[in-house]
Amino acid sequence: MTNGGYDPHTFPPFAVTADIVLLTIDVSLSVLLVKRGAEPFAGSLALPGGFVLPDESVADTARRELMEETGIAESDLDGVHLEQLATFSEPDRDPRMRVVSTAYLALSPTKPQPTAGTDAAAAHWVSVDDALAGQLAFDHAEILAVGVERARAKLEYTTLATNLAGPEFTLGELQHVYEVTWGCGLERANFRRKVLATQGFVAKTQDRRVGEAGGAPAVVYRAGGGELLVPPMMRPRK
Amino acid sequence: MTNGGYDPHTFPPFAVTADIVLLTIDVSLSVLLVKRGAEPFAGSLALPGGFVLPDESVADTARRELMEETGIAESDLDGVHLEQLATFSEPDRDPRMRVVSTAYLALSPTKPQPTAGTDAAAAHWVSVDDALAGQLAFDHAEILAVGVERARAKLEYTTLATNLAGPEFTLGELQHVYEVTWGCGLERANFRRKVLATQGFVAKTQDRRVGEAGGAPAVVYRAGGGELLVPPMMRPRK
DNA sequence: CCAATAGTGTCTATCAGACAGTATCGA
DNA sequence: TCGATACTGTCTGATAGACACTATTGG
Repeated sequence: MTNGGYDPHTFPPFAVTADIVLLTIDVSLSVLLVKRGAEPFAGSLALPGGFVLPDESVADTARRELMEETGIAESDLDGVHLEQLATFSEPDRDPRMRVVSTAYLALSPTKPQPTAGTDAAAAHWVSVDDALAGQLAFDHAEILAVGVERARAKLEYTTLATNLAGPEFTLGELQHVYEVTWGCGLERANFRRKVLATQGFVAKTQDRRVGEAGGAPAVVYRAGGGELLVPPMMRPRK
Repeated sequence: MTNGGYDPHTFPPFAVTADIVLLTIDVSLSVLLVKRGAEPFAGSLALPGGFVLPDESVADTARRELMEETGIAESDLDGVHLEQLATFSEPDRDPRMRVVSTAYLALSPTKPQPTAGTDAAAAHWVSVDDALAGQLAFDHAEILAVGVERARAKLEYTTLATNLAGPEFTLGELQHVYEVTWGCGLERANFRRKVLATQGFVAKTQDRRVGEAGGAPAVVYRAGGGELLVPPMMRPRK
């Protein structure tokens, strides 16, 4: 690189945006999408996102868009995991101009309902399978695929599932997070053994809870403070 | 996000760069750094990198800079692993103007000598420990730390070490890659068993080779084509 | 011979997969 | 009572850690 490039008038102009893959657990793994109003891709579904402002880091933008487009209150934001995914920069990814987008992965234990009267009015929850099968705007299908794979991988070697299960959860609910995210069933007894044997994964509370479909009351747990799972929770192969 | 932001004259202007963490194995884990000639941080060491050109993706820029600043020939580039690390975007990370940098991790089996007469003339190999202890320009110490941790983590669950060991290597050399990257010793017999038992990790060749310090001739291996290591190679904890 | 490296074999503790069996709830 | 879920226990095969042993080179 030659240093002449540093003259503010000679570097090529870029717009920088943050796009958000916000996932939550439902009957299936679901993602928040917004319906686009303007061309290009008017009427298509897209990931929520927006421009990085002059005094923001991209992470700041991601947090701001998460609030603006989902109606998540700032006070609820600490329950939402947010991490950088990857940056997408193909020159033709936006037909209008040069836009570089840094994607963020957000994991919410609840399914915040988009509030009317805000940007979030155009937001809808869609199952990840449907979203990937349909036609997302720009390269958002690729971004979503990267986000989903990141989430699946991170359940293996981190305690992140506790974020998706909510502040309080039973072991059955925690297992449900794994099964929905990975799309496969797990052996109950072995899952329990692994979770309880791993230091810092979950912490018992005094409460018990009865599920919707009856059954014996289950002990309620909280996140145990730990971050890593060593050795990892093995995802069934094949 | 409001769509008025798409007017090319209203979005804030950003410069986008690619910075490269090029690592190789020596007596210790080493990184390629360049001495800066211009302010700010004139005379300081920095990661090689440069601006993204109008018709390039950031990955294109990373490949180009890798050639320009290290003298790696385009034909040797396929032996070099290159992957995106993360994007750094704090508003004040460059005192002159707003610069967003996407960092890339590159792993080279050899230690290409910077060639005179090119940008690479200012390039030097520095041990990672020394680089992190010293004062790198901008936020490059943070970027380097992220790159090193990524490399260490990826040796656990991918076959990436074969890239750092070179096109052909003995099991002793492959173990050396792990030990230098992780900064700890490994049991020889267990390491061999793990590597040889993992499908697609390494492939035997007909050659044998005698090391510098004597000893019995060792079988020479090549990369085995596989990418993932399941279950992973466990890094000793504590 | 010695130092150094390559390669093999084995014992043991740990852990994941599989599955049986008991306990406790709502209907 | 039945269906459903919570929880416990146990057997087995796979694997990692630790370590002993032999083999082959250069000096």
